[in-house]
This record gives sequence, C-alpha cells and structure tokens, in this order.
Amino acid sequence: MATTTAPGTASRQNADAEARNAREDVRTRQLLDAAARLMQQTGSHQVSMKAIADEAGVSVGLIYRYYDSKEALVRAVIIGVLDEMAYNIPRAIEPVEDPVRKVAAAFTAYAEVIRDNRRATLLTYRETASLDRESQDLIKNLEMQTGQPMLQATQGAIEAGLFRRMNARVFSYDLLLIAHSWALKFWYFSERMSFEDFVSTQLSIALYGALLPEYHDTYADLLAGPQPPADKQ
Amino acid sequence: MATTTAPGTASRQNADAEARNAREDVRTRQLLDAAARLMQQTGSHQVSMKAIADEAGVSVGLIYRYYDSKEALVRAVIIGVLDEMAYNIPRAIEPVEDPVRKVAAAFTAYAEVIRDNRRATLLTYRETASLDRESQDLIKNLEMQTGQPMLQATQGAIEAGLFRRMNARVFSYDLLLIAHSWALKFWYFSERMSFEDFVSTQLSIALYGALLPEYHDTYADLLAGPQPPADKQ
Amino acid sequence: MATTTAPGTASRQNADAEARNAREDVRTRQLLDAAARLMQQTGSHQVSMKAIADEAGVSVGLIYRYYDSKEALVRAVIIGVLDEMAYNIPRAIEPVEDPVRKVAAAFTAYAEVIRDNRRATLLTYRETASLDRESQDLIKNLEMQTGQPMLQATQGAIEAGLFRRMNARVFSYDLLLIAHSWALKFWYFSERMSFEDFVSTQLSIALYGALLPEYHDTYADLLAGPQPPADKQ
Amino acid sequence: MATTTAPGTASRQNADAEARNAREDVRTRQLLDAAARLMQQTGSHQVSMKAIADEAGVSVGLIYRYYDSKEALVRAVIIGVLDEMAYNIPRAIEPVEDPVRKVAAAFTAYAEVIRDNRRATLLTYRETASLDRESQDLIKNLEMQTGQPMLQATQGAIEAGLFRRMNARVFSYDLLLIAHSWALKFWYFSERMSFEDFVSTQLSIALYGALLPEYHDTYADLLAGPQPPADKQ
DNA sequence: AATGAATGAGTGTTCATTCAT
DNA sequence: TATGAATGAACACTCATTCAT
Repeated sequence: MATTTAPGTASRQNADAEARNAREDVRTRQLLDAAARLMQQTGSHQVSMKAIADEAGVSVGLIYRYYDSKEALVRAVIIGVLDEMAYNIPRAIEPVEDPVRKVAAAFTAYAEVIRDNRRATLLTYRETASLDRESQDLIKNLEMQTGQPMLQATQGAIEAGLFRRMNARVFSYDLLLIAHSWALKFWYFSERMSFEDFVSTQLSIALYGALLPEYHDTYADLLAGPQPPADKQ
Repeated sequence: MATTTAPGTASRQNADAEARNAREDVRTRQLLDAAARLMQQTGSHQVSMKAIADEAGVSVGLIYRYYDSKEALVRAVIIGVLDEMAYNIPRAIEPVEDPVRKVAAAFTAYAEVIRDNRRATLLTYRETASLDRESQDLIKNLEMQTGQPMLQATQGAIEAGLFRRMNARVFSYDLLLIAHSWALKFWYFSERMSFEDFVSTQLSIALYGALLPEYHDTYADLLAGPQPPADKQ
Repeated sequence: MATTTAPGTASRQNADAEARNAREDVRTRQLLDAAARLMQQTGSHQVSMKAIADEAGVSVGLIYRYYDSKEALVRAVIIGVLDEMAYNIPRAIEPVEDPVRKVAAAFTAYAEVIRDNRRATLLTYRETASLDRESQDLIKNLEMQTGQPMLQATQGAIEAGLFRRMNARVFSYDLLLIAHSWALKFWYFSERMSFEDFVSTQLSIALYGALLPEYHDTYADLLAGPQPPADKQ
Repeated sequence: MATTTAPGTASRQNADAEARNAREDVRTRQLLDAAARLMQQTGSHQVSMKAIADEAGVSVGLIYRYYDSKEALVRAVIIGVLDEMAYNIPRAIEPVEDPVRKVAAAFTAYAEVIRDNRRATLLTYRETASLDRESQDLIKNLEMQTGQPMLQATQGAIEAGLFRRMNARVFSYDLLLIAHSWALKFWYFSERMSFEDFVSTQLSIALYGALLPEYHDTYADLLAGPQPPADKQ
C-alpha cells in the first residue's frame, strides 16, 4: 500500500504519516482481536467497553479514538471476521484444475476456514441483526463476495457438462450454508463425526445432487463419503 | 382432564382452579406474543421489560408474576417458537404414503412453517447462545425432535430402495438447515425467487442427489424444479 | 374485657360484635406473631408484606384490613413486644417483701424477660427510629412505664435506709439498660458466662454500689456474685 | 512511606500514585460523610444511593467506583464511625496516673466521644444487624478493641487494691454501655440533666459499685456526683 | 497519544398498596 | 370477610460515552 518516497523534507512528513498509520494499524488489530475474543464467548451485549479495553491492555478512552461507538466496534469486528474469510477462501482453492474437484476444494477450504473460526462465525449470525441497515448491506455484499469462488466453480462444472443444469446460485449457496453448519450445529455434528468425515459426507451428498450419473465413476472417491481408516497391516 | 364432579365445594374448587389456569394461559400467551413481537425486530437485548409490558398492555410488575426474570421470559419465547414448530410440522406431513413424496412433503411443510415464522426462526439463532446450558440443552432436544419426521421419511425412502444408502441423519439435517436458509438468507433468496420456487429448487437438488438414478423418471416432477408458469391461454 | 350482656335481641348484636371482636383479636395476634417472627431475623425492611401474609397463612389483602400500612404493622409489632414486657415484668416481682431483694427480683425478672425475648428486644432498638414521632413517643412512655417497678423498688430501698441516697431514676435506668445488654451484647456475654452468672455478676456490682456498707453483710449472698457449683462431695 | 526518589520516571509515577491516592481519600471521605449524614437521620434503608450521590455532590455511578455495593458503603460508614471512636478514646485518657481517676477519665472520654457522635452511635446499633457475618465480626472486634483502655484501667485499679475483686470485664463493659446510654436514651437523660451531670452521676454510681469503702474518702469528689453550681457570689 | 475519573440515562427487579371478585 | 392479580413508583446497579489532564 505504502508507495516508495523520495528522501527529503517531503518524505519526512511521509515517514511520520507512515509511522502513524502503522501504529494505528497495530492498535486497530489489537482492539479488534481483543473485542472478537471476548464477544465470541458471550455476544457483544455481554461485553463492556471496559472489558475490551482491559483485554487489549489499553484504556477505555483510547478505543474511542479509533471507533466512534460500541456499535462501530462491533461492526468492525464482524466485518473483520468476514473479511478474513473472504481473503482466505480464494487462496485455498486456486491450484485445482478439474471443475468438479474445484468445487470440492472450494467446499473443503470454506469448511476449514469455518472450523478455524467457529465462534467468530456464530458471532456474525448473532450480531448482524443488531447493526444498522448500511452495515448489514455491507455484510451481505461481503458474504456474496465470499461465495463467489464457489459459484464460479459450480458454474464451471455445469458448463463443462459434468454437473446437471440447475440453479448454480442456489446450489453453491447451499454448500456455503452446509459448511456453516459445522459451526451452527457443532453440538450435533461434533459428537457424531470428525471434521474430516463431516466434510466428505457432505461433499458426497452434495455432489450426488449435482453430478450427472455418467460421471459417478470418475469421481467415485468424492462420492464415496468417509472411508474406514486404511488397513494398518 | 377434569372429571365430572357432583355439584358442591369440590367442583367449586375445580371451577376456580380451572378459571385461574385459563386466565394464566391467556396472560402467558399475551406476554409471550408481545415479547416475541418486539424481540424479533431487534433481539432480546434491545428490548426492555418496560417495552414488553407496554406492548402487552400490562404493567412491568405483572410480567414477574409469570416469569422469574427476563432470561426466563426470553427462554420461554424461544422455546415457544420451537414448540410451535415441533407441533405444526408433523401435522403437515402425515397423509402422504409414497416414501419419496413423504420426504418432499416434510420439507415443504417445514419450509412453510419457517416462512410463516421467519423472524422467530432468526430469533432462535440469535438468542439461544445467551441462555444457560440447561435451556440450550432443552432447545437442542426440541430441535432434534422437530427433525425426527424428516429423518424417518428419509430412512423410509432408503429402506424402500428408492434412496441411495447414505447417512440419513446428515441428509435430513441438511434438509432442515436448507429450509432454515429461507429465514437465514431471506434477503438473498426473496429477491431472486418466490417461496414456491425456492422449495422446488431445493427439493430438486436434494432429491436428485438422494434418488437412485433408476427412479429419476418416476419422480421427474420433483426433480424438474420450478416450472415456468402454466400457459395462460 | 367483654362485659356480660343481657339476653335478647340486643344481645344478638352484642354476640355478633363479640364474635367479630374475638375473630379480629385472633387475626391480630396471628399477624403480629408472624410479623414479629420474621422481623426478628432480619429487620422490618427485609420482610415483605407477602412474606408476612404467607407466614401468617393469610392473603396480603387481609393484612390491610387490620393495618393501614406496613409502618402501622411494624409499629404494632414493636409496641406489642414492649407491651408484653410491660405486662410480664410486674407480675414477676410482686411476692418479695425485703426492699433490697425486691430490687434484685425486679432485675432478675426483667433480665429473664429480655432473655426470653432477646431478638424482639433487638428489634425495638433497630426499628424504633424509623417510626414517626407519635409512635416514638408512645414507645418512650411504654418504656418508662416498664421501668416503673424497678424505680419504685429502688426508691423503697433508699427510703428504708438500705441504699445510699442517690439518683434513683438513673440507677434504676442503668439496671434496665444492663439487663438489655444481655440482648445487645449477647455475642459477648453468652460466650463468657451463663445467663445466671450474668445476672448475679451484674447484681453484685450494682448492689455493692447502692447498699450502705453496714448492710453488706446482710446481703452478702447477693454481693458475692456467681458461686462455683456446690461441692458435690 | 514515600522514600526520597531521584527525579525522573520513577518519582513521576510515585507522584502520580500519591496524587491519585490523595484524590481517592478525598472522595472516600466525601462519600462517607454524605452517607453518614443522611443515614443518621433515618437509617440506611430509607436512604437511596441517588440521595447519597446528591448529598455528596457527585453522580450515582461514581459511588460504585469506590464501593462495590450499597452494603459495602453502609459497612464503611459504620466502621468509619467505630474507627474514629477507637482512635479518639485512648488519646483522651493517657495522661492520668491514679488508677481510679484513670477509670473516671476513660469513662468521661468515652462519653464525650459518644456525645459528639450521638447519631452515629445510634446508627451502629441500628445497622449492624443488617450486615453480613464477616462485617459483624469485624465490628465486634473493633468494639472490643475500643473497650480495651477501660478494661485495663479497671484491672489496674483492682490490682492496686483500690477496687474490690470483681469481674473487670463485666464492669468495664457496663461502663461502656452506660456511656452509650447517653445516645440510646438521649430523649430521657437530656430532659433531666446536663451532659456533665450525666457523666458525674453515672461515675458516682459506678465507682460506688467498685471502690472499696476505705477509699471512699480519697475519691469523695468523684463519688459526690453532680454538684450545685459554684457560688456565683 | 493516552488515561481513567466522572457522568447519568437506562435497566431489571421489587414490593407496598389497591381493588374487582 | 377474604383473596391475590395487578399496578407502578422506586430502587440498586451498569455502562457507553465524555473530557480534563
């Protein structure tokens, strides 16, 4: 982001500005992390600004230098969580070529991010409703953006004639939701299967719903679902 | 429940007790409705006991005659919502015989209840986390109970040799979740399709994945998804 | 209290009135007892009208038929306690003839009533201040009245030439106060001596100061204070 | 406490900490005074936190920065009162040598402190019961500590062969209680005698109860009780 | 930039009192 | 006479927000 600057007086100001920006970034991160950590446990309403300040090791007053209000901070926390997801998911997909395996990779990547941010995911479900319209719209956009890779992979598989013609938007949205369900219904799934089994079970179900029967053999490994542990002989 | 009683003191007491119970039920309903109405808009934390009292047309004090605390009221609201769902869904399914159409009927019934209680559904997602362990367990039980008809329908279709052998629990859980998505992602779906199209699209995807290919023709109507409006001629 | 009434129609009304009075007396007693029982444990402010009603086995509304307000009830409780003391103490003194032993008997009687109404005694100390002027004056009168027998006994001993000429009012007041101290400082005395030793110790000190030295021998038993248990040999 | 510090950051922190402590002490005093002032009139239950805040000229919230709860504040008020007494009484006694006059000086000092804190004294009687066990124990300790000088003076007089052998604990406790009676029965005594007469009357009575007759002459001035005003001629 | 003392509106909750039955 | 549902003012306490330092 920061461009290279020529040395001299002008750069002096630049350097200062950069230093300030850097410090502000650190502060911002520090505050968001502290807030997220606390809110994930009990929701934003149970967490006071004082508690966040303490957790971040700063004073209450300082928070207001970076965020106008508690709501602004809550918004930033949620958007931060979604942002990170929107950033991490595409990174996890790219290398795969085969359209169907691309869908599978996207789902796996998405699910893993959810797994790693389980409580943060729940936070977005719980807290979004208490934000103002504008923030909610922003969040919806982020969510759609996050779902973009999955949608493109699905459309790719359809165009490649591997998936049947169907509503790609709905199908990919379902996949995202099902990935979320690891967080939403963690109490249910985590007692019944490992995360890996969850992913392969869900993938199997979903791909059966999309793959044309003539390709069932080609992707038999994905359709098979969780396998018993390999023979240890 | 009340047995026929000879006239006199005994029946007198019965009548009194019944009258009291009736009055209490009315109050309870009145309070739950008012609370649900307000909480659906913004979540329980933004709603004060005074506001609920006003909405219900009673005094604050009276609420505490029926609920020990705000948390108890919130819990009752949520459980009330889930209870109603648990009651309505089985009612909407029964008549169907064909196992596959039974699954379809269950999904449709479930989705319709969600549609009719959209905000209440969101409420359960938002508020459950702030209740105590015990209430959460109660809610989980209710949820699993609500899902029972769907699970049985799925298992029926598998045993009838119509559905692939697969993890029936996960499949039926996914169906419930997808029905929920009409509430969770209303902003997304409602702008893109009607509720009926949502249902038939989702059913088409799910059943395509579950039905053995040899039965695709038999249930072609379900797999087809939403159809263009019939010729208006 | 109730006078005999001639038979006839007039007496009918009388009978009714008497019955009513009797019932009211029972109620009054029932309520005062319940209230006193609860208030002695924690003070009037911690006790709600509902709690008193429950303890008395009646409804809240009924209390208001007999007492205009909570304050009126508190007042009645305190006055009831003092009344009972004012009634019991003179009864316990009468038989004694010797002026000095009369003082001793009065003190003992007073102390025993205090011992038997320890918590009620504390109640009067705690609650009197929160009553209105009028009630406080009434209570002061009662207290002075209760102290009358002690004052008379003291004056008798002085006039009989057994006690020094001194301020009889102050002396007898001190005796009352010292009897109270069994309640006021129960935590102190009860750990250090029996009630009987408390009484004889206090008597010994007080009488030693009041008796003219030439009578010390005559009342040596009272001046001796608590004695070791009689030789069991 | 503060050691001399070289100038620089360390002393800076010290100065800050000291300034803060000083400010906190001022606040504490301000709050305790306001609370005591109000509570002495009607007891802690009739005084709201808002009223205390107003009386102290601060906001309600600020009180909670210094005291965790209303009970904590009440406790602090009572303990503050007792503390001050425990501090003042020994100071008023020291100089006297003669054992009997030492007892007299102790009583006078104690009574004067009571006189100067009459309402506060009543407060301790009224409010102690509503505190928790721990606070009550603390208060009992304070009270016993406050009584220590009187006990020692009494024991001194006994050992010097001036007082008769008796229970010194009980005797000195009686003296304290009798000093309290200026507060407890102010309405009685204040109408009948001046504070000075109260003290000398009580001293006279008490010393008669303790002094061996052979020393009556030596302390005739103390035993005489209140004297008519000196000839104004 | 950073602190944290101070504010005061707002909350959940209690409870004396009333009154229709 | 007796009930207890209903009221609503009052309370202790919290916490987002401000601002002097």
